[in-house]
Amino acid sequence: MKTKKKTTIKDIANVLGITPSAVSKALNDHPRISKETKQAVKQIAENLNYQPNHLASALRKGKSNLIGVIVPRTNSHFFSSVLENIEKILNKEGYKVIITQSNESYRKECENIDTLLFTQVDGIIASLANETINFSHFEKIKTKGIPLILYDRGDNDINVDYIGIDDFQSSHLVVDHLVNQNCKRIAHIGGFRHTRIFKNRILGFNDALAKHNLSLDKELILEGDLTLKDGRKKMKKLLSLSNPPDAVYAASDYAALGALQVMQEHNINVPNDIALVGFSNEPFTSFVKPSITTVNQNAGEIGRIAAETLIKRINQENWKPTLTKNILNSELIIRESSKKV
Amino acid sequence: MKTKKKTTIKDIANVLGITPSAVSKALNDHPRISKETKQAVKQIAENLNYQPNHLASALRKGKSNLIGVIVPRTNSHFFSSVLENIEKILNKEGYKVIITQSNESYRKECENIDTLLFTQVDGIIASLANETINFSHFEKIKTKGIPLILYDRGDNDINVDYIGIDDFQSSHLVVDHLVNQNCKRIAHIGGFRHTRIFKNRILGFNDALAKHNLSLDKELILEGDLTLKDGRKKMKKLLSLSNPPDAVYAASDYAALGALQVMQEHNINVPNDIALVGFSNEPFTSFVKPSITTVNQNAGEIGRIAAETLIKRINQENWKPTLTKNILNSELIIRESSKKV
DNA sequence: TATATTTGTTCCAACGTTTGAACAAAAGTA
DNA sequence: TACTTTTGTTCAAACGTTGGAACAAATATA
Repeated sequence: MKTKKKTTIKDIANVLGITPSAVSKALNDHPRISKETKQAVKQIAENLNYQPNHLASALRKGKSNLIGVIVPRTNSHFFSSVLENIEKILNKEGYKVIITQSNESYRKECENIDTLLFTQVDGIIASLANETINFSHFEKIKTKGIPLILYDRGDNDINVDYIGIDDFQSSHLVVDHLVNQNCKRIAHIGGFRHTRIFKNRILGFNDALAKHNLSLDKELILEGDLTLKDGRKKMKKLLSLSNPPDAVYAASDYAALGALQVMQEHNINVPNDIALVGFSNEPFTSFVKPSITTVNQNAGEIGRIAAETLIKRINQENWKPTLTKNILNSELIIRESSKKV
Repeated sequence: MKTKKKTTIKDIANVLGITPSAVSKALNDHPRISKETKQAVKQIAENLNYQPNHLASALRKGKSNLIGVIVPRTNSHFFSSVLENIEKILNKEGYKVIITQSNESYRKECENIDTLLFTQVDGIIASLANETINFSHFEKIKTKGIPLILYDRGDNDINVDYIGIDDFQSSHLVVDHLVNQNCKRIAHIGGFRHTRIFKNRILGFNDALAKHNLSLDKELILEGDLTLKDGRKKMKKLLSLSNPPDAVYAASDYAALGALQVMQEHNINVPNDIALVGFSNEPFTSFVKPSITTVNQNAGEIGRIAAETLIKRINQENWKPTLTKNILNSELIIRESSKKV
């Protein structure tokens, strides 16, 4: 039975009759080590299948070259795309990315932070779980001096860099389009107001209505968790009103889908009777019938900027985290569900 | 400006006037340390916001308590569910889980392995990328003596524990059901044969046809990458046949959806003209019209067993990896797309 | 009272790597 | 020849934690 003993720098040193520190320097291309030694060391390292012990070097250097990402759910197209771009940029800079998911749970989010701090990551990029309304767990990261970047779901109170789209403005895009389609009574199936992005979508919605001189009817604005089920429930409520809406703007594609199902069950023509708009550009919005108009959040850019900002902060000596917002434009993707004929 | 210096075991020792090793033992509930000391140490640790340096303890103990998971794509409901269960079990056992995704790319998969080995994980749970047909990168894990478990997408040649469903048998479930619905000419939109699971679905399909005395028509079996686009392409091909099928069994839900779109564009009644079955029970299969019959893979069980097997292997001294398959039953979820009226 | 046992702690080396200081030898300069 | 500089290496300490050996004090047993 072969031994499982991993080869270390010391083994290489022994083979060549030099010291471990010479080997270390050779492997790290130290200028003072001769070409011959470097070559020999690399050769032996190769032969012995040497893999540096990251734990040891990270301990010594006080830097792990690991970046942690906290994602609410990985089964969302938006978050996977952000992730993909974060990885692309960070890998290029020599960082490895480890992902943890909160599953929208506050408790899980706290654990995620512990895992990442425990792993001694050099930086963290996170998006808040839906459940999260208290932010003290993020303070742990900040007091440790580890750079923290928030994306999509952030909060001013955390006072760090934030990258996301302009939710307020996005609601304007949606309302402008619906008004353009001759809709006069627009309802909003929104998220909980305690989440900053959903609050902004609601505020933007109200503002846009005012801009178009449409009256603001309280019973047309509903808050929920924006799941498919929630979308169904809210749509039923809207249909039961004495004066139902002629358009529905849902703050998530899943909620929009739920609403669509209910309308179809009631033989309501979408978009001619009621127009529908969702949010996030989940892939299914393009392949349901009718296809759903939605807001695209530019996931690629968000990921790229989050990663680049993090690298900047890591290299910035004595950076004191402050609220720095980086707001990107979103884009309305117009599909069948809102194009009246 | 406050200093960023992290508190160590030494700081606690200094405060209390005892040695670092006493502190270490107190924190680890060593039986020889007095109750008073333990309490005092924990109190000070709390006050100083002490977080153990995982790097140091992992280095010393030769165990990181970290488990790496490689997932082909996180934006699939099946993989997210597996992941969720892996995390649940492993967290309970005191392990932290870090996720890396291969995005179905062979190159990325190699990098993922490097990242995980670099992080000194105690074990790896992986599912192969679609692209992967050569497995030498997994040997690195094995020669290091790190336990490796494969799930869903595995290969006999890697010779480790494998957990997945019985793909051969699943095809029988599908065909039995379709035959039961009076289908006589069943087509299969399959995955590439080099991937074990897709090969087995094809073999099972053939075997089931034979069982029902249905002739095996080569032009009704197609191989592809099973994306929505691929499903569309393959369906068009099937419709162009002189004798088109009366049922389509797609080895992925996305391909099934593509096929459904094409059929609807051709005004074909699903299921009465052509019945349709997918694979994986992606959420959208339940909410498209008609809803799609599909095979549920029991993601929860797969995750649970993968995690439990890994823990077993980690604790097994001198375990020599061998091919050990754990095959679970799948379940056919019958929906509108295959229920003839 | 003498001896054995238990209890609570300190001591020290180790995990594998890195890094600045130290040093000897070789090469360059006066 | 004497001195400085350069080159290539070794030395030693450090990163933070752990755990066995050693040890002294307290307690139990004869």
